[in-house]
Amino acid sequence: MDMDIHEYLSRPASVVAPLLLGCILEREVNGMMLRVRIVETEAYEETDAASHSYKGKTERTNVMFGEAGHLYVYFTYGMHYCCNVVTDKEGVGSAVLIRAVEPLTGSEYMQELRHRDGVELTNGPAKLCQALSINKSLNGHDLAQSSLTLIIWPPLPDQLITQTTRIGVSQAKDVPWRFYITGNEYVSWT
DNA sequence: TGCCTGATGTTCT
DNA sequence: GAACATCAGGCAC
Repeated sequence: MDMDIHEYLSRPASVVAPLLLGCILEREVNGMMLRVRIVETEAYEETDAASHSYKGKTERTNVMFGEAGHLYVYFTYGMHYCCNVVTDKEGVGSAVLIRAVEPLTGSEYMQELRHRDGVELTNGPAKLCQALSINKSLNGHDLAQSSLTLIIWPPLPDQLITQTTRIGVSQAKDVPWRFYITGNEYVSWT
């Protein structure tokens, strides 16, 4: 679709998170084109105790407070990267974690990057970063630009979306800001 | 199938 | 010095 993703995504993360389900990510790496479909997301907002932005802007979370439509990549547990789509207006620390995607094209190359097969390719936030070769060098990347591009797709009907509490958080455990495509085999856990 | 745990380093208190 | 938006392998059942 031809639209300005920055404006489209300039809304609270909890609004954008379900809208990103079904959208496409195109990643170009080493001359290979990889395409995936987003099937699971989580929203993190500034007023949310589970969010990295909750305690204000720091060197790490700077990107979360920037323009919507850029990528926020963080390193965690000593060995994993996770990636988020920055949302909301500039100055507001808000982002949507991409928790799982479904491979569309280039899955052979993802297998090489992951040393895994099938749903294990991309059914988790750190797994999909490995499968798409996403690391800290892409922190702050504009998702309207090449090498990693977000293509907006029309919103899915509510019937196809399941909403639950988030995975792996110790704060704000009761906040229901995890969204996934019901029944999709690449969703990380149910 | 499901629980438990080690790996490993950055960020923040 | 502790916590951490995780993953994979091992072992019990």
